[in-house]
Amino acid sequence: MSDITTDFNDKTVEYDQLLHDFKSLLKRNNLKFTIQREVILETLYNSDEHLAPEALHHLIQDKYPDLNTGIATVYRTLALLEDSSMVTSLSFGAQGKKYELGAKEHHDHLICTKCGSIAEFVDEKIEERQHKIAEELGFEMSDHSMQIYGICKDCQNK
Amino acid sequence: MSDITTDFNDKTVEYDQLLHDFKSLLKRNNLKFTIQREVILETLYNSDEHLAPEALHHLIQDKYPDLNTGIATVYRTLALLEDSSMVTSLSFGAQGKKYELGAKEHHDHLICTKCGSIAEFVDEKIEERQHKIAEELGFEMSDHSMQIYGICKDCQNK
DNA sequence: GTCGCTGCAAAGTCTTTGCAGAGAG
DNA sequence: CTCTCTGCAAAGACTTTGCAGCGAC
Repeated sequence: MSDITTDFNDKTVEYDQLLHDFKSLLKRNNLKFTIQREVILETLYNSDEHLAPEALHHLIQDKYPDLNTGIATVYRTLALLEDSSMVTSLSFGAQGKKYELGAKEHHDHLICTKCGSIAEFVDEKIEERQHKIAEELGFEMSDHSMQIYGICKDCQNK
Repeated sequence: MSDITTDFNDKTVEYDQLLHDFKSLLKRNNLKFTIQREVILETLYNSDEHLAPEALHHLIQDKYPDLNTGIATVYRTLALLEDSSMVTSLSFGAQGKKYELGAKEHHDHLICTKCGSIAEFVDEKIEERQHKIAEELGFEMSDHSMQIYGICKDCQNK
């Protein structure tokens, strides 16, 4: 058996907890809790994909057409969430970034260069090693990310 | 002593070799060898930095003002070089990508979130592990990249 | 009520593309 | 000579910003 653990779509934090954290964050910074902000958080939570701002906006428009949420608000909220480390962004190949909730367990990425899909994995040995490297080089590490590029199983079979 | 090897500014390929490879590449694809393309390759080779297209363009304008190289040509040549895997690009945080010659020895990156500087390192254990992970998950790996984000030594001392 | 938030549209970045003349092979 | 390249400027893609009215607290 492999010691590589995969955590596809693992939800390690309950939504209520997440929402509570978000509200605290807002309160601490004298910001207001709005329905748009909640919907953005919820949509990120319910998505198992890494979302581009535009894709996130579309999901929200589809589900809550009456809110008529503007793309600018999506960008503004993502920036807010990223600044507060509640979401992390991934940018590669194409233009733009994709976002995911940081509350899910940390993981690295396998990116298919053919279909653009992103799978996730965790490897403890690599995690340990990264910390050791930063330490030895006198670098104060705050975060890290790793991507493996290639062709995913599905695309290999096509 | 640490087994982590750093390879700052290591040039593992001579320029003549690189130029030769570039010419072959062009010939194979019925493309033409132009002074602009040479200057772009040379400037990338002589730079120890990861260059954004605009920065590369400025370097070229400064060194060869008479060529009046257009930014569009820089973008076109970088795309060509990246497609042929002669350069790799790195995109993170801010907008845009930074490029470096792929001919240098493979390495991963330590990115300072304060000053934007990029340092490099190689760790064999991580390299091995990456191959193993891709293999076990049925992923046909073509490339990978790893970034550690944090505050570099210089910025810590400020 | 106050002050931050929102949608809209306009403005900014960064990158790509169309075109006519220049230049490599 | 032919066919690709190039610089320019215009167009595109993505993101940010200014503003006037709206809404959370």
